[in-house]
Order: sequence, then structure tokens, then C-alpha cells
Amino acid sequence: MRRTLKPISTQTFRQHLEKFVSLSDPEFEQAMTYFTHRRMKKHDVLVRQGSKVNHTYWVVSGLVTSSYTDVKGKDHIIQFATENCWVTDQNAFYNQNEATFNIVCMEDTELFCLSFENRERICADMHKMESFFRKKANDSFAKQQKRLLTYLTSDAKMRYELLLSEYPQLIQRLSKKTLAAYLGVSRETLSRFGK
Amino acid sequence: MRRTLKPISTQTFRQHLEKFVSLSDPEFEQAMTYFTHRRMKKHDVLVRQGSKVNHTYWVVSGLVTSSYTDVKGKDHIIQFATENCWVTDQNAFYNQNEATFNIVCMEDTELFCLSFENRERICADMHKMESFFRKKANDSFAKQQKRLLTYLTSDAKMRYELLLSEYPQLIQRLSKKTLAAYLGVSRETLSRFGK
DNA sequence: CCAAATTAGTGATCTACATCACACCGCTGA
DNA sequence: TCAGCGGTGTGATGTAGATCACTAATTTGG
Repeated sequence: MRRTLKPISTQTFRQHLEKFVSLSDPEFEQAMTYFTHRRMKKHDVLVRQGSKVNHTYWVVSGLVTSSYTDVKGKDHIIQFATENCWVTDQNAFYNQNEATFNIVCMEDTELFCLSFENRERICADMHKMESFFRKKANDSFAKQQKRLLTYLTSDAKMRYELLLSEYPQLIQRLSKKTLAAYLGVSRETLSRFGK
Repeated sequence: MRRTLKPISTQTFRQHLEKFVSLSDPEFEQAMTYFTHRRMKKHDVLVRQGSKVNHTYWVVSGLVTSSYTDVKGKDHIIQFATENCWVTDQNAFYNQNEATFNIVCMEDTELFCLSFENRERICADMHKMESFFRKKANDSFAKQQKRLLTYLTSDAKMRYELLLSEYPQLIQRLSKKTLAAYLGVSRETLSRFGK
């Protein structure tokens, strides 16, 4: 549980929080005390399917995926988290039960970590932070709904092209296999979309 | 904007809130002042695709669907809301932009309504209510994620059987056509799954 | 620095599901 | 009361995309 936070990272984090709530200097400093900082290596596992989930993470730098391995051993990625994204197994974290997802670093990754206890404490202590998390959760929910709608309305190729246009930089950082697991399409079919 | 709330409904609503936060009698009474009450008829429209969304709704009784009509005129149902469910177009409501979804009563429906302004006010005035909405939003997000995962991992028949086992009573209240639009499967294919 | 593993492209098949077409039934409302 | 319309079942056919099988290229870690 180290405490050496780079000023640049904390500034970016502050900007992130201030998208939803405005904070004074002392308020932001107070908020930071609830977080810890970690550096992970590529392939490191943050959350393992079936085990407890004690933290929610904010990605300072790097890239993390949240995925589910089904009974046939096939992977399904339900979320990418790059710089300035939050990631955890929501259900397991909030209800304190076993993880459905594997959360794994796809690159060397730097994180701010918030434990379950600290999450409840920061929300109880700082109304503004509870407000932040409410707004953030609503926002995530809306985005998730949009993604579900994409599944209901678009075929695989359209979903791929949508991803290309929305996150062009992400495509460079991930293998096609990984993209396929996110798009819900086989590696072979994705390959045939060309480009 | 009437103010005649049946005691039974308000008691159920209180129980709903108390799943996430505990409220004293005066606190609950204060909270209720931010809501209004409405009765709708079958086929009435709460939100129309393309227009502004001024309220979020809690269903006292009845049944409401949130759906999207695509360019080909095909309907996709993103959510059912029965008794004790919240429903609105999240994105349009929170970001105050145009609705993606149609929200329509499938039965005569009774609602508690919370306007955008009142939502922000109740959250600012009552920390506990902000806490409620934070927890509720996280819960909804996790449920939504689970549904997306179902799409990624299960075929149409499995999704149908899952729905049957999870919401057996819902099946009685909806036409197969409507169920098909929720499951992301054609009416004909659903029909062939048989009873 | 090289062996092993992982990633990527491509053809041949297979299959779940969509779409089209039609027939039938039970409401509902002028 | 009966015309019409939405809901439902079912056959025939079309198709997106899965799966299998193989080869080649690229990455990686010991």
C-alpha cells in the first residue's frame, strides 16, 4: 500500500472527478487518501472468476479487460478499460459475492484502487463523492444500455466498424482475437471483414 | 399533479427504498414530497423516441416497456418494468438530450414520477436519497451487464428458457411478439421453441 | 537467439435463425 | 353482427456467421 502518487496522474484523476462534481483543493486531497496506488505487469490478474472482489480500480495508464470464460472455454469480453476508466466486477464488488469475471491487464498498468470499505466510507464522509459515484454509475448504465442496443440492432460487421470509428486507437493495442471476443464474433469471421 | 397517494403504494415504495437505505418516518415523508403520482392507460406513451425526457418513473402497478424502433421499423425491447421497477431513458434523462427509446404502457399503469429538477434537489437535500440512487444505479448496471453476458453466451432458446424460469409470471402478461422483441429473436423462431 | 506458442488468413462445410408466405383464430368496435 | 386486424403456428427457403482444418507469420520467453 504505497503512497507515491505522481502529480500528473492525480491531476488527471481530479479532472476526471470534476466532470461530475467540483472539488476544492482540500476536498480533493481528502478524497485521495481513500485510494491506494498499484503498478501491474502485462498478464497480471486483478480479479479472478470465482473469488472475492475487494477493490474497484481506476486506470491511470495501461489497458485492462473484464471477461467471462464460458463452459466451453470460450472467452467473452464485456469491458475494456483504458486510461481514465473505472473497472471492477460490479456485482461481486457491491454485493460482496464471487466474481463472474476475470479482470486482467493486457499491458503494464498503473491503477488507483478503492477498497469496498473505503468506498462506503468516502461516500458517507463526502457527499460530493457519493454524488460523483451516483452520476458515474448512471452514465455507465446508459453506455451499457447503448452497447446492448448495438447487439440487438447491428450485425457483426456493423459492430466492428462502429468500434473502429469510436475507438480507432484501441484497435492498435489489441489483437484481433481479443477484439473478436469483445464483438461477440469468431476470430475467423472478424478476419474476413478485412481492412 | 395530484397528491392523493394510496397508503399501500407508499408503503411498498418505502420498503423498496429501504432495501438500500433506512429512513425515519419524517425522512420518508420528506422524500415523498419530491414525487408526483400518475395513472396511465394501456398504450399510453411516457417517452417518445426523439423528444425530451423530463421524468424518471417508478412503477406502482402495471407494466411498461422501453423499446427502440430501428431504421427498418423493427422493435427492440431493452427493458420491461413491472411493479417496483424504475424506468426512464437514462441517457436522455441525465444528459437532458433526445430520447433513444419509446416508453409505453402495456397495461393500465400507476406511477410515481420524479422530475429531473426534483431528482437533483432530492439528492442535494437528502444524502440518504443520493446514497439510494447510487446503490440502485450500481445494481442496475450489474444487472444490465449480466443481460449483455447472456447475449454473448447463450443462444435464443437458452435465453428464452432463462426468461421463463426467471420471470414466469411476466410471460403470461405479454404477447409472444413482445417477448421476441425482448429476446432478440424473430416471432416465428420463438413460436417454434414451443411451450 | 532460437524453439514454442500465440496470432492471423483462408477455404470448406454446417447450422441457427431470419425472412417470406400463408392459414387460422379470437377480439373488438362501427 | 360481421369485417377486419392483431396474434399465433408452421412450412419453405435464404444467409450470416460458427466451426473445422490447415498454413504462414509473428511474438515471446527461457
